[in-house]
Amino acid sequence: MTQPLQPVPMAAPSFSTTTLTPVLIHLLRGASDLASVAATHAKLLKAGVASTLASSNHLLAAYCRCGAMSRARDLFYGMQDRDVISWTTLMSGYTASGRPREAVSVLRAMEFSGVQPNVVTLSTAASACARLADAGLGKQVHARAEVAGCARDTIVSTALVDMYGKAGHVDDSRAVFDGMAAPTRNAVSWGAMLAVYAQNALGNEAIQLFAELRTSGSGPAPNHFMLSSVVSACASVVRLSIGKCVHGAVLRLGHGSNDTVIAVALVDMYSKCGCYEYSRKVFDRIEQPSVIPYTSIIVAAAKYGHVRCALALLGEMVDRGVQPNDVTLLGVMHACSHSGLVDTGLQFLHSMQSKYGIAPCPSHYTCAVDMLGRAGRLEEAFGLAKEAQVEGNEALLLWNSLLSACRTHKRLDLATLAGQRVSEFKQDVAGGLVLMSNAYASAGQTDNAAAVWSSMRQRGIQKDPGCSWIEVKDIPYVFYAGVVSCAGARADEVLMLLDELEYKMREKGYKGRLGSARVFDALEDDGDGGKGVMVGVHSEILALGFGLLVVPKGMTIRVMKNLRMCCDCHETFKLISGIVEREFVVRDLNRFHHFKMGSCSCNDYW
DNA sequence: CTCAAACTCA
Repeated sequence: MTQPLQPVPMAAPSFSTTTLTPVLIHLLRGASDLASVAATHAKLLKAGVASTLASSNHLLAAYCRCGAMSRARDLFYGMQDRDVISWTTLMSGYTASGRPREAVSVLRAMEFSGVQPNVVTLSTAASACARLADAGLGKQVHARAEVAGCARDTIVSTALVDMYGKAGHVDDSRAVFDGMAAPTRNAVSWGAMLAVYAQNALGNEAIQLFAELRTSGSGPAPNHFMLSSVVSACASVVRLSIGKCVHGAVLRLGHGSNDTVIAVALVDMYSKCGCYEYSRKVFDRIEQPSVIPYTSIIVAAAKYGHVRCALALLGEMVDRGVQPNDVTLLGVMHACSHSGLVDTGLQFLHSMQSKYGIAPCPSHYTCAVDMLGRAGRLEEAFGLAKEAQVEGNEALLLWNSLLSACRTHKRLDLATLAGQRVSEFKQDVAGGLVLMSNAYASAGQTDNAAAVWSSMRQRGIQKDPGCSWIEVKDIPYVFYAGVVSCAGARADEVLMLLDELEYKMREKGYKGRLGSARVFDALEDDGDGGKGVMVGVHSEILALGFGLLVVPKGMTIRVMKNLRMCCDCHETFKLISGIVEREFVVRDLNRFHHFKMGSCSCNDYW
């Protein structure tokens, strides 16, 4: 056996007190690995030179850069003097290695030792609180910044904006942002504020703020951070027309190619807005897609029921040497689930560990249980649900989907069991109870169904009202079940059109009613409707009627809904698409339906 | 030539 070639050892630098710092910096500069930092450290000790505060700080920073926090800590506590840079370096090291709790302790110890924080200390501290999502601690840092007179500093303010946002205190973020003088706000500050809105599901506020920046004339040019936040804001509030405008801005500003982050945001935006084709076009322009672009397009394909496509994309990425992660596989499983490929989906669950080295998470089990449940394989679903170690919010989701499956497949025996598990959760009682009463109603036990319903009313439990919306020329119109007034002056026309359509549908054998109130229908739908006893026309039908009036012929009508579509409405949309010869896309709670010539892309499985 | 802020996938 031959020894591998050893690099020629470099001559050990000779240390002297006068040249110490330049030599040290030279050695530490490129050193991001612990071994070389430790070697330099050892040489220093061996040379026996007296370390200065600055040299120790350099060494400390080097240990922090390679994440060797215990070494950094030992060095720090062995130092004779510590200045604000020493303290801040240690804090920043802890924050960067994902230990914000320790960073905050360092801040406390620093205060105790009487060293005054500077702007760098305070921005680091704010960022530690951001990671902790702790607005209480963050507010203390904010107060210290005020006392130190640096709360208006650009970087400190920006870190505070981010911190409040991560803790969910959006108004405080905005207050800090507004407190900054206009010239102090740079591109990062704007980006941080936009991201706060985008991350807190306040897409419209993000869009509004971006518009303010664009119309103000002053202020920084939009960069890729701002643009990706605004695109994802458009996605979260499903504003296709504005999303397209921002896409235009992205292209004009030269971020169209070679910016994968924006491209991924666009893929996601188009898929959430009902335009899978556009998602695909944006994806196809990404060179050498990594796991994240692949995941986003697989998730998009899954939402539209394009299971073959999702599987092909998975194969393609593996062939190209791109490793799928847990989210990718969840996306693939969702695709199987939405198309009823239950056994393929289960294979992924059982082989992901051995084939891809990824351990199944609660979300994978939840998806599999949901998949089995909707296919009517309820015993298997229950078995898997009990076997999976799922807790908290995921467990609620899991048992809720089982409950819903029991109702669909009229398995009252199991429904009671699942209903019990759901009721163990304090939150979202309403959803579970609605499902429970629906299960009774499906099994023909209207008395029990009504009992659950009336107990809900007595206890004052309200559920989310079902609503649907449609965007026309930039403006979203929101419809609630039985309430046509959103159509404004055209409300009567909508009702007339629906009557006419109902007549034509009857000629094709439709037996139901579109418009008039139906008693106890609320027990059979997915929770649409207000009072529980009198339910009028469902919200998506109203949105469709309005869309047929105002969206130019030839254009796809896109309706968004906050709950799952019911079977009745699904049939209705299919029939109407054939009658009026137009295409509709409906975004459900968890997927898209593309109606065309009397049928739906989901093949009636969802 | 040591310490600081913003982004994408279910």
